[in-house]
Amino acid sequence: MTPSQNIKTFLEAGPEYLPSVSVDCVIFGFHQRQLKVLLLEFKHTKAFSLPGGFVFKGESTDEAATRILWERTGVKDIYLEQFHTFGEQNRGNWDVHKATMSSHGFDLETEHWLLQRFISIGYYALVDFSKVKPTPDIFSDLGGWHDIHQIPALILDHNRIVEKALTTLRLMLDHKLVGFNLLSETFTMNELQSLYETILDKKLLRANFQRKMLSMEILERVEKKFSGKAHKPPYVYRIKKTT
Amino acid sequence: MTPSQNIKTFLEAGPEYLPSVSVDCVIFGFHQRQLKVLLLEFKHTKAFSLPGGFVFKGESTDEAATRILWERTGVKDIYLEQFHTFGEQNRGNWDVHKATMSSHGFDLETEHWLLQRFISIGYYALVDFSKVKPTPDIFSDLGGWHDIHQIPALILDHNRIVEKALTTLRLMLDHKLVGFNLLSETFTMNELQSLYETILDKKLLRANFQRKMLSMEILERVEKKFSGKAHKPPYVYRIKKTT
DNA sequence: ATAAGTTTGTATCAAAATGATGCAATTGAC
DNA sequence: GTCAATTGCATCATTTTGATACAAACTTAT
Repeated sequence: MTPSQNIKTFLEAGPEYLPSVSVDCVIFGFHQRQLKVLLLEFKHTKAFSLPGGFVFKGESTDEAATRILWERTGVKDIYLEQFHTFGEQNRGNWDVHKATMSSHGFDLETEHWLLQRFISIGYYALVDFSKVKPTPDIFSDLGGWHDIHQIPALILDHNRIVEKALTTLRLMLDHKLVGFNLLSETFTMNELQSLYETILDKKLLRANFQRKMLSMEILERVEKKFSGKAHKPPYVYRIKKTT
Repeated sequence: MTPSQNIKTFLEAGPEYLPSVSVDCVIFGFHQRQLKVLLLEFKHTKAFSLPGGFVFKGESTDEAATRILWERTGVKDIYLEQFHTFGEQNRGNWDVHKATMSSHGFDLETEHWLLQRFISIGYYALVDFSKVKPTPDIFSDLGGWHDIHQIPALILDHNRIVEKALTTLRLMLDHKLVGFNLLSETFTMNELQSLYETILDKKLLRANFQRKMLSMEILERVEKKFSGKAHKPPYVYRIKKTT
């Protein structure tokens, strides 16, 4: 299908979606000691947005979020959690969508379903950076990772959504073992610590961090890693399977 | 207006609501050392439900929750917080609403807006038990408090919603000073402790609880209360105004 | 009036968790 | 081998939390 046909199909799918309800995903990744968020970019308007979508009448909102995540990243079986629903009356304007559609030759009337008021259910996802292939959607032309400290201006209230997702992630990190989802299957204590430091945005004492993590007895040593570096090689860990 | 006229007006208001979106409130109160939840009862079907409602196109979901809370309890300026959105595809059946409407002489066709799929945004409220006058709504005939340990079977997925609200409340209590909203303006340390014990469902050591609360430096002693009881009278406290 | 029975406010000590520092062990570069 | 770097862990100090004890303040019974 050509892009325009894709868009036509999408626009005609309006009636298959649950009205008024949308889903936006804040997809976190961790790479080179930076916490990243996956954003989509609209070529024509140079605007950025969170990957999002609508809920089919025949699926739950959780299923919709999972689907959208899969469409955008190509991964399934991912840590995904709802964190807040954004229901302001005026969450921002839809000019960007209008312009994007227009650039493809579709001029939407004001009453078009796509331009109505939507509430947005926010989900955050924690993914293994290395496993993700960012994929643009119908609206956007580019998908890419952005350092959490350098998020550009986003459409609608998406900046606020990212903020709230980050706050929630920080809270979660304290009393749920959630961070591991951002690392690959095996990792060193150093990698785990720098993940925590990045998310919490503060330095931690190495010895004490190690003591705390090991005392939880959820880590399993895999092997010594011969890093090729000029120092003692670190142990490599993996999460214990809770069978 | 007669009840039937009320219902007619309500049914005709369908187009003024945001489609697919509803709000349900878990209203917590504290009385006689019990944590209570406000439930509505349907006379004809003897079913119970959470107080809930729909979102006007011209209001935010937060405003809708505040309004519903006010309609049901007669109180404003209340601690109210969104905790989860329930978006299962089939959250349960609407037989109770159908039967209720039918008993008032309104037989709804399957396509009626009231019988469509709704997602529900859950809010929990913490109210001063003594200030609330439970008020039934269009569907229900009775509003009343129920001990959290004796919640009857509720319509749709409302039992799950209550569960989730309680879980969230317990989490919140640990790292946000939220419990005070359930007490009257002044209270004794004993009352505060039994509130915590009830919500967390475990005994706390009196001396340590007192030490912890006082160390936060958010309580202000008001006066000695001459309780008339045969023992040393307790201090009465109030939350410090953070001016 | 005094003694008895309660509950409150707080002190005190023990135990556990956390913060801070030091040091031996292991590796590659030279 | 020596050096620099980093890891793993021990050890000590400090803080927080858990548990117990006891004097103070009040009413009721005698």
